[in-house]
Amino acid sequence: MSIYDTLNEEQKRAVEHNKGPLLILAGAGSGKTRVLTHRIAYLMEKRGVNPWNILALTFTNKAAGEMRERVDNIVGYGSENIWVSTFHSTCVRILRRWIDTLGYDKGFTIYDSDDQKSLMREVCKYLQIDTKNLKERSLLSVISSAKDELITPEEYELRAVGDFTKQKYASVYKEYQKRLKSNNALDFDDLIFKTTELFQTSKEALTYYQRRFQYIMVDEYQDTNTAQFRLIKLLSDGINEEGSREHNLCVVGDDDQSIYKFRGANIFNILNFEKEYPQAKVIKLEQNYRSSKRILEAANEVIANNVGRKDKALWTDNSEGDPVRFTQFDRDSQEAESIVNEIAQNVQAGEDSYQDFAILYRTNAQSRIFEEKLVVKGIPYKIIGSINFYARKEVKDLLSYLKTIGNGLDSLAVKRIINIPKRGIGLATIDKVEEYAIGNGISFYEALRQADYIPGLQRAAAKISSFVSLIEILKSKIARPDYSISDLLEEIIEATGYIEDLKGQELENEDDRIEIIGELKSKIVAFEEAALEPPSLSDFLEEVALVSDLDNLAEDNNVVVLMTLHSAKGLEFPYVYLCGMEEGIFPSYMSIHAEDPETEIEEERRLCYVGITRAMKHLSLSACSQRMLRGETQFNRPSRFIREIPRYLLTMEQNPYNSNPFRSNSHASLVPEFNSRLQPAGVSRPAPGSFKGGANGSNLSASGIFDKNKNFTQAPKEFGGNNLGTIDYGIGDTVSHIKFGVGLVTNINNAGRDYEVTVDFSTAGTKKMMASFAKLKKLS
DNA sequence: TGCGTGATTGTTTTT
DNA sequence: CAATCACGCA
Repeated sequence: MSIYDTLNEEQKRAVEHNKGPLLILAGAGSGKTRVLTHRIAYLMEKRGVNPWNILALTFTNKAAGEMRERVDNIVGYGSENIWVSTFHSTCVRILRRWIDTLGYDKGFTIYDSDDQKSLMREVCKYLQIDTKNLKERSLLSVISSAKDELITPEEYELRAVGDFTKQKYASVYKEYQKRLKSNNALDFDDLIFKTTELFQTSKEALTYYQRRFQYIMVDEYQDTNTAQFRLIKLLSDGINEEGSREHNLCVVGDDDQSIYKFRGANIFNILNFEKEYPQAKVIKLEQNYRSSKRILEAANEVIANNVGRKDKALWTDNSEGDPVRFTQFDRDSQEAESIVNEIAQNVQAGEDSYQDFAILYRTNAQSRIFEEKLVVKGIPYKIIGSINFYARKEVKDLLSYLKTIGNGLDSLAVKRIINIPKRGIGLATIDKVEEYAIGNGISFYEALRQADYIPGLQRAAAKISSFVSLIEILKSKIARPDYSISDLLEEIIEATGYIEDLKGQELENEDDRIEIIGELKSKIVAFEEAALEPPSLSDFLEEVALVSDLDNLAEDNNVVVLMTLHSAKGLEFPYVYLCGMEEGIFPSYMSIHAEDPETEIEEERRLCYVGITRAMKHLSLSACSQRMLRGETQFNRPSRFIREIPRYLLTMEQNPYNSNPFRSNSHASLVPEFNSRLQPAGVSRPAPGSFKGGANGSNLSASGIFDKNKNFTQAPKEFGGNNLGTIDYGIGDTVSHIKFGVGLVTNINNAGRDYEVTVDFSTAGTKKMMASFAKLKKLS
C-alpha cells in the first residue's frame, strides 16, 4: 500500500495532477497541507521532478516549518533542496543575492513596524507635517497599501495630481522611501515589492529563478495581495526546455477564509484564478476531517450568509458531537473566570490536557482579563501575538547594538542606542549630528565618527567619540572567525553596563526584564547551534526580523493558548472558546460603521467561520452584556453571528453566576431575535458620577422597558421585571416545530426571561429549546 | 539634558 | 486602562 492510498478521491486527483495551473479550493480542515506535501512527494517520486525545482510558499514560518517537516517525513531524500518558506523569507533570500542591482547594499536590514514608525516620525518632522492631524500610523498604512499594489512613489505622485491630500501622501512616501534607502533598510512590504522590481529590471535574475522553480505551490492563496500575485505570476511564467510556458502553479486556498483584506489581500486573486489561467484545473476538497457534524454545520450556516462565494459545501463523516454552546454573561470578568474554571475542571477530571484548549478573541486587548484569571488559577498558558518578544524594549535595545555593529548605515538603530545607557548625549546633540550628516551626504554613524569636526558640539563630542570607539572595538571583534554572536552580546552587555543600568533604574518588573535578556541569549545560542556552519550576524538579524510569536507555539507544549482569530487560522484544537461574541466587538465597531459595512461584515463573518472551524470536538461561544474596554464600560448585544447559527445546534445558558436571573444586571437580551433591527452597540463615556447615553438602540428601548434618555443608574432597577411572553401550550400538549416536526412537550422550565421547553419529537428525538426561538405551534 | 507630572487620547486584525 | 505627549522644573 502506498502513501497515496490514504487520500480521498479529490485529494488524490490534486496530488496526481500533472502539468499546468491547478486551483485547489480547500475547505477548512479538508487536509490541504496533506495534499500539498503529498503532491510534492508525488512529483519527486513518480514524475522524477528534481527537488531543486520545487518552491512552496506560505505566509507564516509555522506553516512553512510544518510543511517542511511533513515533507521530510514522507520523502526519503533530497527534501532539503526544496524551497519551503514564507513569501517574506523567500524574498529576503533572493534580495540578499541580487539587491545591489537595485542600488541597495546586500547587507540591508529589515524594519519592523516600530522602526517604520520611528522613521516616519523623522519624515514628518522633516516635512513639517503635524502628526496631530495626520498620524504616523495612517501615513504608513497609506504607503503600505500603495506598496501592496506595486505603486511606486513616482506613480503615486502622478496619480495624486489635483488632489491636495494625495500630493501630501506622495511627498511623504517619497521621503520615507528615500530614507529607507539611505539607511539601507527595507520594510516588510518592500521585501515583496523590491523582489518584483528586481524581476522586472533584471532579466538575468528572473530567468534564473524561472528556470529553477519549475513547480510552484502557494498555500493560503486567498490571502495574497497584488504584489504577491505579481511575484508568483512572474516566477511561474518561465519557459521550459521545449520553449513553452507550462505554468506549473498549484495554489491552495479557501475564499471563505480570506481575512486579510486590511493587509492588502485581494480576494479576486482566487476568485479569478480561472480567468487568469483559462486552462486551469479546479479541484474542490469538501470533506472535513476535523470537526464534529454540529460544529461544521454551525460554520456552514454562518458562512452561508455571505454572497459571492465560490460554490462549495463542506461535509464530514465525523460524529454528531456535542451541541455548540452559547453562554451569555453579565460581565467580562465572569466570562473569563467561568471559562478558566471550566478548563481547570476538565483538565483535573483527567480526560484532557491544557494544550487541548484554545481561547480565541477578536482583539488582543481581550486577552488581559483571561491572563489575570489564568494566573490566579495557576494554569499554564501562552498568549500569542500581544507583544512580540523581539519588540520588547530590552531586546530592541540590544538588537540595535547588534545592528549598529553589523550595519552602520541603519541610523535608526544607532540613534536608539546612542544614549542607552545614558551617556549624556541628548536630543540637541543628535539634531546637530543629523544636520551635519545630511549636509555632507553621509550616514549618521559616519557623522558620529567625525564628531570633532561638527560645529557646536563642545563637550558632547568627547562623549560621542567614546561611544564610537566602543562600537569600533566590538566591530573588530566580530570580524574574528572564532567570535560568536552570543560572545558579542555578552560583550555588549558587559561593556555598556546594560544590566547594571537596568537595575539602577529601580523598575518594578526588573526581574522580568533581566529574564528577557537571558531569553535573548538562549535564543541566540539556539540559533547558533541549529546552524550547520557558524551563522553571521546578519543571518541572525534576518531571522529575528521575520519570526513571529506564533512560530514558537510548538516550543511550549502543554499550555492553554490564547490568541486572536486571525492568528488562529490554520490551527485546530479539541476545545475552542470563542469569546466576546458581541456586536461592536465581533463584528467590530469599525466594520459596522465602515463606509461599506456589507463588505466589511462579510470579512468579519469569514473570521467567525475561521474561528468556529478551529474546533474539533467542543465549541463554546460566549458574550457579555457589560464589558470594560479602555477604561469605559460598554454595553453590547450578542453578536449577529450567534443568531446565524440555527437554534437546534445550540444550547444556551445565561448568567451562570446569578442563581436568580431576575437580579441580573444584564442590559442586553439573550434572545437575539428580540432585537430585530441591528443597531450600533451602545458605548457610554460617562462623566464622573453620572451615567448617560447608554445602550442606545438596544432591545431595551425597543421593548419600551426603558427609554434611551433615562439614566443608566436607574435602568437596571427598572429592568428587573421579566419579559416572559405567554405560551399557549403546557406539559403534555402536542406541538409542531418548523424543523423537527411533531412532538410532545415533556417539561417546561422558567429560564429567566424565557421558558426552556423540552419536547419529545417523534423523528428528531428529545430537544430542549427556548420558547421564543422555537416558535412551537400547539396542535391539540 | 533629563525627569516627573498631568492631560489627552485611542482602538481591529499582522507577515 | 494604557501609552504617549507637552510642559515645567531642576
